[in-house]
Amino acid sequence: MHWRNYFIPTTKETPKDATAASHVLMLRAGLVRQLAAGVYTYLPLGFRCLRKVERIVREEMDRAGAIELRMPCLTPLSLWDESGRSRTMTDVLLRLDGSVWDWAAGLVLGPTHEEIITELARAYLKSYKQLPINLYQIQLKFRGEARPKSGVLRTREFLMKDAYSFHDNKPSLDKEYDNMYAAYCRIFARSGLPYLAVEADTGAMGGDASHEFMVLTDAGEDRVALSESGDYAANLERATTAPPKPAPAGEGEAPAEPLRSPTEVHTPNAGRIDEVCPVLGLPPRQMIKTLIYAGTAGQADAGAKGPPPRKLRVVALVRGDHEINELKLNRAAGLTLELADPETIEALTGAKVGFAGPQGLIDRIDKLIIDREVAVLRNAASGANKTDYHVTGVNPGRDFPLAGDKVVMADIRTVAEGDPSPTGSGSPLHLRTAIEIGHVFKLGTKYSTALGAVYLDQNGKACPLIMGCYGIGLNRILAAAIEAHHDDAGIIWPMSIAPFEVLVLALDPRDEEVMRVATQIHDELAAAGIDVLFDDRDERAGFKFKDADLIGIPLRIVVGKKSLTAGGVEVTDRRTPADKQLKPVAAAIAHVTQHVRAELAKLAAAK
RNA sequence: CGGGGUGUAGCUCAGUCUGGCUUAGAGCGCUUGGUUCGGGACCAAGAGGUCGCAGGUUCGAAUCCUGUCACCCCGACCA
Repeated sequence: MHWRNYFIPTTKETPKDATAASHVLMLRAGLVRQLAAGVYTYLPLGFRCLRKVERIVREEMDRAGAIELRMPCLTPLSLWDESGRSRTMTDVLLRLDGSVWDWAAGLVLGPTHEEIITELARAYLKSYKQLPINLYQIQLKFRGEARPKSGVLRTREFLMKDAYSFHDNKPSLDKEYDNMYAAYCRIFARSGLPYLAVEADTGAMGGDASHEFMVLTDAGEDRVALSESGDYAANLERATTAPPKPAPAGEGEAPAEPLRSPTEVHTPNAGRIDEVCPVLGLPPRQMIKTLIYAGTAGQADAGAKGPPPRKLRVVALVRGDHEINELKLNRAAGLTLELADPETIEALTGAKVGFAGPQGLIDRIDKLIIDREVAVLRNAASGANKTDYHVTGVNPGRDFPLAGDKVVMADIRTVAEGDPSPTGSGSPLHLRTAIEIGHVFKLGTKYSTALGAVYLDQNGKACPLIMGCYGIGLNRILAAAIEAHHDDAGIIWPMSIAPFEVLVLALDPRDEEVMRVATQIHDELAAAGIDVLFDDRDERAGFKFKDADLIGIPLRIVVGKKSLTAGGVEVTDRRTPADKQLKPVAAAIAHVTQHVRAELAKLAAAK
């Protein structure tokens, strides 16, 4: 490809709207152009990268035995009604409003395709003999993102590979899950990403295992907890820590502090932990944070028609130095909870917000959910259920129940930096920011049940299909690769997803000999199947070098009068710009050809 | 959806507070000619803007007022 005839609109200036490194570089290198919030054109260079990623994904999915198909972007709203997600995903579903054509009101742009594939399965997958099967597509998705950000990392329109597997038994799903997990490792390794698989939350759909594939970068929007020894990695939404040691009961090494009696302390206007601790002279870890939640009974997704909803009051307890994790709380409660409003709290506790405590509440609430680290506290402090008063000498089990119908003991807090790994190693956890690039998920029968997708087993019995789903964000692979591989001058592409593998740079394009040699190198490399870009523009050297660094093509061959006089051409690796190797033309061609193939093979062999 | 911010040339921005010295500017980029030519050159001459949009105030509005739209950042949200 001759640059002169190509289209690479690079810029020297940094666009003001871009903050993430990948965003800045994608704009500057002429990979993408923003058309609207969260909507991007992929310019030729960016499109080439995207196609390379797409090819890797397709090859590895095919190799893993998945079968490609293509579902529509326009999907009937009725299917989302069937699954119940037209109600639960209202913010995400882009609905056509039907103001021009009434039929359009019945359509939504697909944000994901569980419903669509399940409809397909319902129609065709009738027998256990057809199972298992894994169907996938690479297709545009549309989501009503409230706030697109960080360039291509979070958009309203994006390219996704989504695969769905169908099974007639759990072990079969487990096997395919592992198969997909391995395929994802190959895909990300081949793409040159420093990825990480972490345990993920299974969300509102419950279900079994789920892993997310992450790339660590401050531009990401997920938090992950990683143990120092590497034996544990989980999304912060789900991460847990080693359980607390049981309360010292007087035996053992340190004699237990004697249990004190509850004592009210006047703590005017000190409703927050950081306000009340100095007054009580206690550290936050001796405090019990009492949070009042409201939930609705009988609610369920998937359009279940349960008994009429009833408001439930749920009290959650965590230690004063801990943050509650509402996902964990919801799971422990078996409900979707929301923090109660001040009126509800005051009515329940008889005190203003900030002075709630667990004592004496059990008969007036529907559920008490106690973090396991609260249960082992001794002589703790909490609100007194009396405005401007706290209580010290609060003891779990004595002053509020640790067991009973309404009591749930669970891990409901967010892990913190330095907490011990739950694996037993005790290795400290570190919290990091990351971007999610892939997700594998055991769905179970949620959608097959909701949509009535059943097969007949060997006994002729109708059973819901057991499903798994597996997604990869292709645009995010590009952005994550740039986040992981760049320097001050520009992008440093991994060979496998670089728009071109080799850049031939003719420094004196008006010199016949330079052009003859450079053209020859370009042509021979192209003939050898190398993706080669030839910078034949009549520009000054510095200008072209800056562009070359910016667009980040891994290998560069510089042809100039100077190099020819010195006996050849210069070969450099984008990663090590200082290391220039002067080689005769034929040797340079052989060298980069071999280097490209070796690099691709290395990436393909990585895990 | 809450809070904050920004809309002036393809890009980065000045001018807005204090309305009139601007016939709307600068740098980058673009066009033409010339000089340069191994790390984003220089000289000269050009092209390019209904100052986001709609009302209003005023003799006069990029500038003041009202409304509206778009975009960005923080938060909420994100199976």
